[in-house]
Amino acid sequence: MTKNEIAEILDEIGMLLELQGENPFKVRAYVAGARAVEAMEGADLARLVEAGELKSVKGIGDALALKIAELHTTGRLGFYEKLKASIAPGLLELREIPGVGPKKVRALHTQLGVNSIADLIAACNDGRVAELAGFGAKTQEKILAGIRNREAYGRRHLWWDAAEVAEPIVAGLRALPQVRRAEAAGSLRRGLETVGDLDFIVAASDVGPVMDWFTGLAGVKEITGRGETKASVRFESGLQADLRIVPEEQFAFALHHFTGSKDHNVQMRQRALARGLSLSEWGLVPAEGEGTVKAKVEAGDALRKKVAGVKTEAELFAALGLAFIPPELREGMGEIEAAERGELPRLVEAGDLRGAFHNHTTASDGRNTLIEMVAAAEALGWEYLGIADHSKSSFQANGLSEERLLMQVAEIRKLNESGRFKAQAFSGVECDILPDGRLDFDDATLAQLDYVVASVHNVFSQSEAVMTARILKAIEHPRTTMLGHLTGRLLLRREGYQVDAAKVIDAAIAHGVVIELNASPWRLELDWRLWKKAAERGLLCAINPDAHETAGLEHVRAGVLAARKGWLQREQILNTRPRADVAAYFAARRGR
DNA sequence: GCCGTTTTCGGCCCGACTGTTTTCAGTCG
Repeated sequence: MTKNEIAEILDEIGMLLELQGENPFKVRAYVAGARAVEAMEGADLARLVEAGELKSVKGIGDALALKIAELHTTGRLGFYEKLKASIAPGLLELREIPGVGPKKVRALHTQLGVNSIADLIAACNDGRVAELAGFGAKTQEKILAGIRNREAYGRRHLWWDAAEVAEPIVAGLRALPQVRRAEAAGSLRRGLETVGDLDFIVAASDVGPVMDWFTGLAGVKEITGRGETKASVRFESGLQADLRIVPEEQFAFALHHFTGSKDHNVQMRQRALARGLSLSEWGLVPAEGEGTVKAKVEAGDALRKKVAGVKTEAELFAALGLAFIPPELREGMGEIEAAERGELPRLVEAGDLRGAFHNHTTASDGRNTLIEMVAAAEALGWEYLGIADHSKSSFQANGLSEERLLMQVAEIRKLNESGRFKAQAFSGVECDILPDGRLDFDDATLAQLDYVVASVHNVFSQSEAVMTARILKAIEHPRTTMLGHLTGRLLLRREGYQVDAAKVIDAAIAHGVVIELNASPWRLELDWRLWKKAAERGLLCAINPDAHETAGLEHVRAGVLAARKGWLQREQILNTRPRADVAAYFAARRGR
């Protein structure tokens, strides 16, 4: 059984135990164990199981080590099967209803015999739910509304779409006279590929007018909450947004708190506690004695001086002995340890890019001409733009025949020689990897090009073994310069095809093939979670917008964020190199 | 269930908001 399958089962055990009313710390131990397993390399997991050393991993103790080993070697776990059989399968999905947690599920199940969403709807309609202790008419109504809207409300949103909503809101907040500082936080600020909801953190002198402005935003369908420091709204699109207003002294703490992933924040608080400090969105204070952080901060005693000294996130990290951790790294995946050792990477920035290689024109399925695309690249300050239109087998995308491709090569050469643009165009192709792993053009044709992006565009249904072999064959082809979108996934719309990413990465490193980080907001793969280790082992990245129109070039912004989440530095990305170096790189590849 | 240069037992991150209450439990992030 693979590590991700094992992690999923541990997560599910956590949920099932929670529904049983188990000790919440035991529940957390299973969930933490799932994260620990996910963080391993598949090969490491096998080695640790074999050597009986699973316990050496933080978060895995005697009980989990036994269970993980059983899952890994037999693919089954008696404990899990018994647990699962003891709980009605419909109960887990009740947890998806907003406002319904494990305790409410338990009450509904034991007192009303609710075993499914259908049962729950019936119980609400009868008014039985409102009569339960701890429930009421409003709760019953909210449950029904939550069930009705669960699809729209539960949906995540592409980072790109969320950013388009969030950016004008941040600008609007900053323009208010009461507002001193305003930032978007949450998964948006961390650059996660999809975003569940928006978080805005504001330092303001007066709360009321800011909340009024926020809840009165165009497109707000519903105000779902409004307290002293927080307001929540839901937009027509289903996207929810939270606004939190704090005194300016607490802004850095609130921004950090609402930016970090849960894991990052837990680790930061544990680190604070180990130093006798208590950290929250309100501040950083000595942990001893009575009272909450908030109370201590408000008491304004000597402790407050410590808080007052922290005005920025950088100072907050410094107070805990850490270098500044960029938001994109705050996932609880080793960034705190690296910051402690002073080993955080200097992450790539959008300004480091000097061009990109995977772009389309009207010659295939793009919406702008070669000249328009190159002009747009130059306007971005780029030195070069690689043109990689589709190959003939992608007839759905108006793929180029040999003849049309060679015409384009001539056209590009002529454009470069004309001196019309300072930016230079490179001749490439996005060449289909055929179902048997051959490329869509013969060697003589491919030899006319500066470079080749090889991608899979059809027969997605192949088994993992067949698909992996297909892609490996393309990587081994001497004309292949880089591999396009690895799994063909479309975020929130379509799973990628099955492929053994580890084998593909190994082969790409061995053959000196670049793997692209496709920056299209719908793709964003090779996934950032795989980049850190792959790049450490020598895999070279290209951040490619896969632009089908001039505006699509801007998508590299999303690609840079994903690269930063993958700990990538400038040196690990081909399109940060100057034009002459890239030309030399292509020439060397062609000369193999 | 995990973990320990204060601990092998007794802790385990912290606070806002809602709806139910009359001081708080549950949920969420």
